[in-house]
Amino acid sequence: MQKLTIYNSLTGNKEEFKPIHEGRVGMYVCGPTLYSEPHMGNMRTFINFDLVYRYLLKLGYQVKYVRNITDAGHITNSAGEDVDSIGKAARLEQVQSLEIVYKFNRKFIELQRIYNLLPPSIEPTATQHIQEQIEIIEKIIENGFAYVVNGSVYFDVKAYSEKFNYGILSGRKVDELEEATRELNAQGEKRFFADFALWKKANPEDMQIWRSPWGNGNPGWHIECTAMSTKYLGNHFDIHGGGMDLKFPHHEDEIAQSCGSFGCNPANIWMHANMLNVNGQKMSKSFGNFFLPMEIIEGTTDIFDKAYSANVVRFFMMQAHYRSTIDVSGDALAASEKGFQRLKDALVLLPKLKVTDHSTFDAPSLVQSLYDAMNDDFNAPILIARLFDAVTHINKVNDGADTITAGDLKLLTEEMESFVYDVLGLQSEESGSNDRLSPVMDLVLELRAKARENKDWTTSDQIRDALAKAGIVVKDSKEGTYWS
RNA sequence: GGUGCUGUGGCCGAGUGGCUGAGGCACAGCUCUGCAAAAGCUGGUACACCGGUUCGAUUCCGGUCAGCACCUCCA
Repeated sequence: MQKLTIYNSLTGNKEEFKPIHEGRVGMYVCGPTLYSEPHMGNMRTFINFDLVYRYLLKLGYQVKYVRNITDAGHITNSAGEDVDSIGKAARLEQVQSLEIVYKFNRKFIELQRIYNLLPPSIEPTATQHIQEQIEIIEKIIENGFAYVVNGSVYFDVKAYSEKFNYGILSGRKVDELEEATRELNAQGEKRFFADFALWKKANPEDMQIWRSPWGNGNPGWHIECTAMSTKYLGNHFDIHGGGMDLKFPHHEDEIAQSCGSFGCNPANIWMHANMLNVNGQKMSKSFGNFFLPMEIIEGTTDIFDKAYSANVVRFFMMQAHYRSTIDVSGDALAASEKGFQRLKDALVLLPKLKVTDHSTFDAPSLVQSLYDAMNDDFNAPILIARLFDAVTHINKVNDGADTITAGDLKLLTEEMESFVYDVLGLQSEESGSNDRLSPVMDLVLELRAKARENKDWTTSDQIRDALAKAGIVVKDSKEGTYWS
């Protein structure tokens, strides 16, 4: 059994992973708010947790992976302004909130397919769990950690911090919270400025409204995750993940709500994926430095001079650790594209290698090094580095500079393919048109081979150049000519 | 202002108290090849700066500078 360690944001340490129930893992990841199309930065987080999910599956765990969909706009911020993002988008387009949600949900599903994300076990939505949210709010009130004001309910941070540690995740101290803030916050109805809304009384212009014991209104932002994680994973589960920017206040408040309602931190391990940067700055909607996942594939963003496939983008992201920020640039993507091609070429070569009765390199320990990389807090960059070590051996065997036994070849083939396709979630990108193109290419290359036999280099180069213009690269080797 | 993170060779990006200074891309030379591509081999002595601890620090500690993130919606 492989020994997996995971960095826990809660403790700041890498810890050996021990699931609560042997062989099974409960994981909750904060999903998107569907008020716009997710941009590439959003996708990075989902791709990273897809990697986590995939590796847990690879290790044989039965994983219940819950990722929510926020389809209710968050109604307030601490400045007391109304910022129902979904409602705002709906008003702009003069449609109903649900239309916005459906539109971007379809988009999100499409993006997951294109970027090869495995579907979670359950994708619950906020609006289908209003009742559960209300019940948890009632429990928090019962326990004395929330109060009702004029149809709204607020979490009482000061009362809570008498019994629990508010700030346990983010390292913030309640006493210092107020002065620590950048700007003056309107306290409004709240007793203490750090209190946050669990339920917010409806405004006349709200497009979505629900009934509650406190009157018509909307749930607060943080409560949906508490309600849905509890419902599907229980009070106490293994892993809770999300983007780094959710650490405070969202995850801190989730912990407070869980402790405030049923008395314990919901998750053993809190994982935070770091941000995607553009020129050293976080990609975000408000900065305007974002591009959409489809734009990069279609080559329609002016940040880069050409298009890159979803696989290349994914490979690029896998070359950085999930806890590090990563900077996108055309140069970096171009480098990844080439490197990924080399990896793919080697994988094509791998099953065709000739075997002998002796291996000149240690394939089993090479394979173990793949596991070692991932066991160390999902270190995909190291995994890829070790895969490239294998690539060199594969090419050497192909050139006759290394040899490999049948047993080693079988092991290496199975594990490399598993790590590249199943764990990293990369695809070989065989284009569907090959069915029709293949016979044509066979013919063309046969004609070129004849020309080469006759040392008719003019014809042979003419064919190669023409194909190159069509985007088809021809490579001659001792074994024959192949194309891609 | 508070809290935290980062600063690695031309670019991207791991990692470590000393051992052959990950890996990818780029570049140069060589081998192979009709040429090219691919592949293999070889090469460039990096770790922001200043102190300290140490036999020895890029890695630990302190400070400086720079950048970033969170403290407001945020993946």
